[in-house]
This record gives sequence, structure tokens and C-alpha cells, in this order.
Amino acid sequence: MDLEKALNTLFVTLFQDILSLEEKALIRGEFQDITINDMHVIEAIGPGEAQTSSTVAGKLSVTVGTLTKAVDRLSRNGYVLRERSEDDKRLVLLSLMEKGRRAYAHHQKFHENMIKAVVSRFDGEEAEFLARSLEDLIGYLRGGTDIKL
Amino acid sequence: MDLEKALNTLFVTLFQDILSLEEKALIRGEFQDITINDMHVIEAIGPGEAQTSSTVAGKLSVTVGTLTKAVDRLSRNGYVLRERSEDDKRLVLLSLMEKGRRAYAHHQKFHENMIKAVVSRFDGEEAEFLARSLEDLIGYLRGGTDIKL
DNA sequence: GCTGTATAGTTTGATAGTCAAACAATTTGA
DNA sequence: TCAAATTGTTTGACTATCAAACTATACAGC
Repeated sequence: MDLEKALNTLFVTLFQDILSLEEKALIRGEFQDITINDMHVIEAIGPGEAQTSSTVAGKLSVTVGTLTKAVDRLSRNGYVLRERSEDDKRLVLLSLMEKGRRAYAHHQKFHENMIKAVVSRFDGEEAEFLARSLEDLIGYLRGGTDIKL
Repeated sequence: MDLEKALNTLFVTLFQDILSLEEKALIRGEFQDITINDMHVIEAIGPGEAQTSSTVAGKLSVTVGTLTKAVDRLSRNGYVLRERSEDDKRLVLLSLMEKGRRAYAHHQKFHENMIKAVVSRFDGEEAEFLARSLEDLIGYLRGGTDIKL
């Protein structure tokens, strides 16, 4: 029970630390004209195939209207390309421009380093155990009904 | 290396899921006139001794100006008591009112349930190992210099 | 082929969250 | 006693967010 309290504090602290590190990583880096939020949009678009606005908005759990605004700035600043689909002219296709791909890589690097810091503290088996436990936990959280209020 | 990628995805997913659950827990509950943000302010004030604005703003890593606005609403809605200190009239002391304490308990319950879900997947030793690892990780992240860009 | 309905995005209006800088009140120390 | 430091509030500017109104396009049934 005491352990549970300790774990709670640890998780909360970890959450805050990671968010604040993400921000600092941005501020100090090359990409000072975008926010954390913008970065998450870039992350959701990804370096691969172009994606529709709806798809990206879905990934981020925001409305399409919200996304439109974020993309306004990102495309104005040369991170994201916004073009109408030829096949279906209702669709807007979003993809990363050169600068956007560099920002993506930059952020990925940050994540990688963080994960390495985690993994280096576990031996191989333990890391796999951790991965399985996280999977379980996510499944459990998504199951939903148990966490109430 | 593949494991690292998997862990990265798992952490990102877990982050998003927890945030979205926190929001849903609020929306469905008794406290519909406050946001997640407000809840975090309530959490930082805590049920104990009154705290100064600066202290609370520090905990949340926001400016005092930002906090002032959040507290405007929270005190208007009967969650937080704001009073000038008698000892030093520059200080503003923040404490939870009855409704604020109930909101606090509500949110704590949510965290508790979540932690229980984690712990139930580990035996005692493993949970302790996890706690130690998280501590290590936090220490490492705070050390700073290693995570760069 | 029309026409009405569905779908995809954008725009608008409102509210929240954020910071930096200007400001006001109070304390402290020289 | 008065200048400097401390603590908060206010202001101005910008971002983030949603719901609802709106626009443009596609599709389905006649």
C-alpha cells in the first residue's frame, strides 16, 4: 500500500518531467517556431504516405477544425504540405516537407534517447517483461469499465 | 533495438490513454465545471496546509500570472479559498474548500485505481524493482546533460 | 442526368491556457 | 526613511480547443 503511493508519486513525477523535457528539447533546438503541440501534429502525420485531415485529427483526438488551425501555421512555416486530393476533391492530404521531416527526426531522436535510458537499466528479460506489462496495462485501461468515476 | 521501438510506442500510447482517461473521468463525474487543468491546480494545492501562489505555481511549472487566472475560476466556483496572509500581506494563501477537497479525493481515487491496475500485474519483488527503476530513470532525466537536442 | 443526402474541411465565435512585461502593494535592509 | 526586493494582479498577445454554421464535393436512387 505504501508501495502503491510511492508508485503513484513516481508516475506523476515522471509524466511531468517528460513533458517538461520535451518542451526544453524544442526550445533549445533548431525548431523554435513550433510548439510541442505542433510537434505532435508532425508526429501524427509522420514521414511516410500523405494522410487526410480526418485521419490525423483522429490520431490526435482533436476535431478537424482544431487541426485545420494547427496546419495553417505549420504549412505557413514550411513544415507541412497541404494539398487537395485529385481523386476526391473533398479530401485534404497532409505530408511532411523537408523541414517537417527534420523536425520529426529530431523528436524521434529525443524519444529514442529516453527509451535507451530506460532500457539500459534493465537486462534483456526484464525489458521484455516491462513491455508485456505495459501492453497488459494499456489493454486493461482500454477495457475501461474497471476504472470508474 | 526492435524492443526499443516497441517500448517507445507503448510509452506514447500509455501517455495518451492516461490523459484521455483523466479527462473522461472528469466529464462523467460530479465535477463538470472544471477542466483537467483545474484539477491539476487542485492537486498541487492539496488538502493540507494553505500554500502561497508562488509555491503552487512552482509545483506546476507555470508563471504566477497564469495561476492567478486559474484560481480566479476555481475560487469563483467554490473549489479554492484565496486569502491574503496576515503575517505578510504580499502573500496569497491558497487552500481547498469543501468542494475542492472532494474533487481532490475523486482524482486521487482515479490514480489509485490506475496504480492498482499496474501493481496487480507484478508480484511484490517486481513492483519494487519497477519503483526503483522509475526512481533511477527520473534521477537520470533530471541529470539532464545526457538527453540532448 | 437530377436531386437530396452524406462526407470532408474551413470558418466563426466562444472559452481556456499561456507568457512576458507593466503595475501595485508590501516588506526588508542599509 | 527610503531604495531595492518580493509577491501577486493585470494587460496584451498568441495558441488551443470545441461546436455549429457553412462550402464544396461525391454518391445513391430515382
